[in-house]
Amino acid sequence: MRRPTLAVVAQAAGVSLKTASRVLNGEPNVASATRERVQDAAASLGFRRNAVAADLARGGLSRLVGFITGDLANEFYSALASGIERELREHGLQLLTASSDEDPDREASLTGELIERRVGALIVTPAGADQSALRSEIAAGLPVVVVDRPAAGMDVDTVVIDNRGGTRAAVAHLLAHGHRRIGFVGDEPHLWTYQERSAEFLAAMAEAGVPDAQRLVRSGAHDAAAARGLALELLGAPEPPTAILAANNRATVGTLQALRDIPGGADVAVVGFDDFELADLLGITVVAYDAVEMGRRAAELAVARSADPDRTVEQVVLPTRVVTRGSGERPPR
Amino acid sequence: MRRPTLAVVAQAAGVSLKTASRVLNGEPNVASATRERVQDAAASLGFRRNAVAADLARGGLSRLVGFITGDLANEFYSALASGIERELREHGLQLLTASSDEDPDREASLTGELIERRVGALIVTPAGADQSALRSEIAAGLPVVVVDRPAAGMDVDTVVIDNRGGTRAAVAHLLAHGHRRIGFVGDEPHLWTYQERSAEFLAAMAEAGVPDAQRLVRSGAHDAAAARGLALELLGAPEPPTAILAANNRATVGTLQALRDIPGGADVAVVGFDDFELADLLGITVVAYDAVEMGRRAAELAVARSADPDRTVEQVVLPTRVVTRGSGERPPR
DNA sequence: TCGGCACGCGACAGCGCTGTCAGCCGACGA
DNA sequence: TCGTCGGCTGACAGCGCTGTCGCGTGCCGA
Repeated sequence: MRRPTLAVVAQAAGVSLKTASRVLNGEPNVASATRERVQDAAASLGFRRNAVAADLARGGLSRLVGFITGDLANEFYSALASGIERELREHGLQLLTASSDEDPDREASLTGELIERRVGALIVTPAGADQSALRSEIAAGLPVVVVDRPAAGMDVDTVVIDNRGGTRAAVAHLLAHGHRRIGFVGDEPHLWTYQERSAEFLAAMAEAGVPDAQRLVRSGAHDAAAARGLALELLGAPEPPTAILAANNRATVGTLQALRDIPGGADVAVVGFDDFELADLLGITVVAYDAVEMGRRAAELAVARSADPDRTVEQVVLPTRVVTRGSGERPPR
Repeated sequence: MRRPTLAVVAQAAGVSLKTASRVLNGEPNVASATRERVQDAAASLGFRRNAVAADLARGGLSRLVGFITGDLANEFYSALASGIERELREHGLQLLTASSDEDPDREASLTGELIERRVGALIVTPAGADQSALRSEIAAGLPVVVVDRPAAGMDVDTVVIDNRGGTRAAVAHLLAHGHRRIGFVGDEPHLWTYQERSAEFLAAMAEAGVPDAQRLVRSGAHDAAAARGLALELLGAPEPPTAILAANNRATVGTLQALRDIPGGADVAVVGFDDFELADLLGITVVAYDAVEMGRRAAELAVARSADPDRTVEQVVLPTRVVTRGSGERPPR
């Protein structure tokens, strides 16, 4: 069945197309009798306005905001998405999501597709180092916000967390509990968050006078299984770490699996970066922050820039905090 | 900056608008020299086709598929979403998500918005009992698929899991390990999944000859905190259960929190409905199924129905299986 | 009484694209 | 030589809606 168009509604109500349009858009200067006739006609015909055509006629941009995420199934990204969606809803906007699987090529092609769909703004967690595709879109006037990681060498609205501060706090926490040999299980080296966290880890260790902390750093923990392997590697070495800083939620899970599987694993202290739902139940001390809020802020920036393309670029840094739950307070042995 | 239109590209390439359109759509019957000129012009102007206008010109539906979910931040829904997205991508379609927060009113208004956006199909996890809004859309020819719960009294493509079979298996598992007093911590009573699972729980208990199992059933565990309260209630009663069947992932978490907090809690057997990432680490026996696959199948059905509106309605039931990890094998004491 | 003004309404021209149809040209078989 | 056919191209109408502009009516104050 074909959907009735505005023209049909107008005819049924005996008014011009334009008047019907006015009524359906709640514009003023329509007699209330007319208004009612049109509304009745629309209701009885089951009319639905065509937002696509309306956006086109209004001259371009849709009321859609695109969000390109690394992996929707990851707790962190879905928290982001829900924060974004909630904020957009306040402004009558809708979320169009797409997963890049952390693949820069896919990210670029998705960017293209969303732009062709004429999204009003774009929120991205940049996977690749090269954001040149984005750059030209920004130049073309598209409001873009990057979340979780900055876009290399680009002057763009950004929302990140205080990775260095969080890392430093985590290391300080473990040092305060007497640890010196602290292992670091990190994500893919090309990710900015990994770089920040590992660099600060090394800096903090150096300041604490721990020699050769580099040998305690492992990278590549993109999923729990990989993280488990890395943790096992660290723990199997001579002079194994007495504590581990797991640099993201996947790494934490993998590290815990490794500790479960080796003798004495329960004695190793653990601090995880990223809070997760069951950390409480598992008694895991973590560096926490508010991912939903992060999404909300990003959406807020996107909306603000749409409204005023010339506003100054904002760089939001969200705080982190150490949440102690037991695993990070175990003494070295 | 304004984006160049096809007309501008055509002019720059010295061809008609239509020829430029042909080139950009990869249609045949264009001389390769012409094709090249157009492509060069498009590239140098930074042209992006306007998918909105294209969809409109083609007569209506967009290449967007809407997904109305209960709560994006819930692991289960994001698994669904990622399955849907993956499948849609294969068909060159995009996902438009929206959260209803399990609120029937919001669900209805979101449905409306997505339809106005002229989505090509709609995938819904119905929150309310009343799906009449959907009904009229289906009548209007919109392909609709419901996931996780059937739409009451509607003949529509559906993907659900074998709730009854899973529940029965869980109960059988606990009975086999010697339990008789098995508690049931369930979701909101108005949810279909709750009704299925609790009904089958009672049936299985009755068949096993357990008297008055109704007293062991609690509902309202929409989040972990509520679930915790319900579990505490069950465990505080005279003749408390020696095992608990937690009817969804939130309920499982809450139950585990409750067990952690009471003396002897570690002796109570637990089986959870819904697998979750850390169930392995926590050693929780669960009734598992493939949520990503569920999403994939739903998307598949949506695509199939778009292609052929007259195909017979399909009701997919996905299997569940009990994954034993320790918590469900503890004997009663 | 009359100018002015606010209100209610409709005609019309697009928004950026695609489908249809018709025209032109060179090539090829008869 | 002519008819025909296939490859290539463009003119034009229209998808469903909104912005602009202009017209007629009734009411106000002067």
